[in-house]
Amino acid sequence: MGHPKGQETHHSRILDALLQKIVSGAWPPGFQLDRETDLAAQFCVSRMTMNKVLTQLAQDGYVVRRRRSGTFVAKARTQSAVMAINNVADEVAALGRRHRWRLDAREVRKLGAADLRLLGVRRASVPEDALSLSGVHFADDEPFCFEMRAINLHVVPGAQGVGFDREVPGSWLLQTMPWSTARNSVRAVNVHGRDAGRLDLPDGTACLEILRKTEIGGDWVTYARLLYPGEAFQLTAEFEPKAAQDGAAPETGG
Amino acid sequence: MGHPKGQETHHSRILDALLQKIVSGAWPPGFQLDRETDLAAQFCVSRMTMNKVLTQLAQDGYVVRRRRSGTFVAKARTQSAVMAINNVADEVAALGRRHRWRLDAREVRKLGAADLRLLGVRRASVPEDALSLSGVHFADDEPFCFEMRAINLHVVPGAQGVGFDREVPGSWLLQTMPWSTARNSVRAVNVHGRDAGRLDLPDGTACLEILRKTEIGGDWVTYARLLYPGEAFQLTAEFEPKAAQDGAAPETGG
DNA sequence: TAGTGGTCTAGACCACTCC
DNA sequence: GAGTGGTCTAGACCACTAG
Repeated sequence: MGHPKGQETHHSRILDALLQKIVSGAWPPGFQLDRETDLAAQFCVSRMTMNKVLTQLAQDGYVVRRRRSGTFVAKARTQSAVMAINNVADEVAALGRRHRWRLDAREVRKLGAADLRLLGVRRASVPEDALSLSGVHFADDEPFCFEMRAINLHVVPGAQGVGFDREVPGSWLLQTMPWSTARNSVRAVNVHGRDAGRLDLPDGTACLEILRKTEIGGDWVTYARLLYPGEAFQLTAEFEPKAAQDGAAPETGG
Repeated sequence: MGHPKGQETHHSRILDALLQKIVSGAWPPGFQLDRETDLAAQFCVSRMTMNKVLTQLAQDGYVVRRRRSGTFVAKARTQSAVMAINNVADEVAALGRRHRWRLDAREVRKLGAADLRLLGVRRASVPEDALSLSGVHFADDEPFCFEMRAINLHVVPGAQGVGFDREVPGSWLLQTMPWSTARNSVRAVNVHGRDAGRLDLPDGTACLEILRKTEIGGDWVTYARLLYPGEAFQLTAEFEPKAAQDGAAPETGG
């Protein structure tokens, strides 16, 4: 409920007041708020200002608004986690440790079935010419993450001219392809053989495996497989209450 | 860039137009937009409408706005994942499988040091009277998740009257304590002994361990430890580009 | 100190939907 | 048909900050 900086505006004052009613339970899920014009009068502001507040509450999922019926405290809820993920270099830096990247392999080729399986690709997304990379990220000279990656050279032709022995692939791509979207999946795996050796771990150690597919404009940009020693790394996420977008029946009955 | 429903408003039309310039790279990071009044004139709308659009772009992290200097396409970026997490019962249902909950233990007691360590509690947050629960979630009669949980009876006294042999703790809490916030951390662990047995897994199997602390108004509501067989479960998250909140230096040179 | 964004207003018209 | 939210305007004053 805190507003980071800037002085009190009507907007923030009213937002806090309404939010307090909602999260405290004084206005339970399903509760009908007064109409926009009445609330505006109660708080001595114009309807535009009150509308801005209520619109924001609706966007944040705290209330549901329906023409002709009114504004209701949201009912169906879910937990929504916002997890900031930069890239491995930034993760290491954020831990206050020194990051180093060691490139182990770099070649241009078409992706084979084995590559696709490892990278978690399901449909054969037309195995284009790809730059295939693998290497290890170190934190204070300790293996922190094994990375294998394919970069679509049809989408990012510039990658062919980059050595990636100094440039970290993830950081380079983030700068080169702004506004790309990614889909990640996270699971736990027992590492064996070469994967274990790459991270200097005993056979069978639990690791977090992140499979990441990055897209832009419908084309895949890069597939990445990141392997973190389970004990040394953890994802954290802040969860905030959020109303479900659908199924939020605004019945007053509760 | 699509707007789910509702007809074209000036707002959405302009938002799409500006967003297209940004994500397409026509306006690269650091690019200075025209001033609010000029953009309003160019799009033939009032300054208020244009302000609303630019404010939203700024809130979404696509641009950075500074008084007296202007509006700039954001530079420093990070990937921000929005991960919707309900509770185990919903997760199982979402997979199209039948959920069953088996309560294994239920007792009221103060939390000991061992409990706190297991639940990932660092500071001794005043071990209040707690309802301690543990049990297993099944998906189609297959162990899906082992859960151990402590509920703060000072914050949720009503929990004492609930058996939790039929009620699933997570679902019950979500309904009972709306608008609580949670902090999750995810890591991979090798399960041994009792933990392995609870999930019917061989010793040493990699599992995802989620430690969840739920708070409301500064008090802890519940600590939970959720253990998922690594192979059978994966977290997925959609990532969208987002500008970093700080450090977004609006230099035009960049 | 001048120029930019930040906020607010009073009023208006429109779209949707429950009755 | 009537009442609710959705959107938009023209104008105004204020706050911040780069120059």
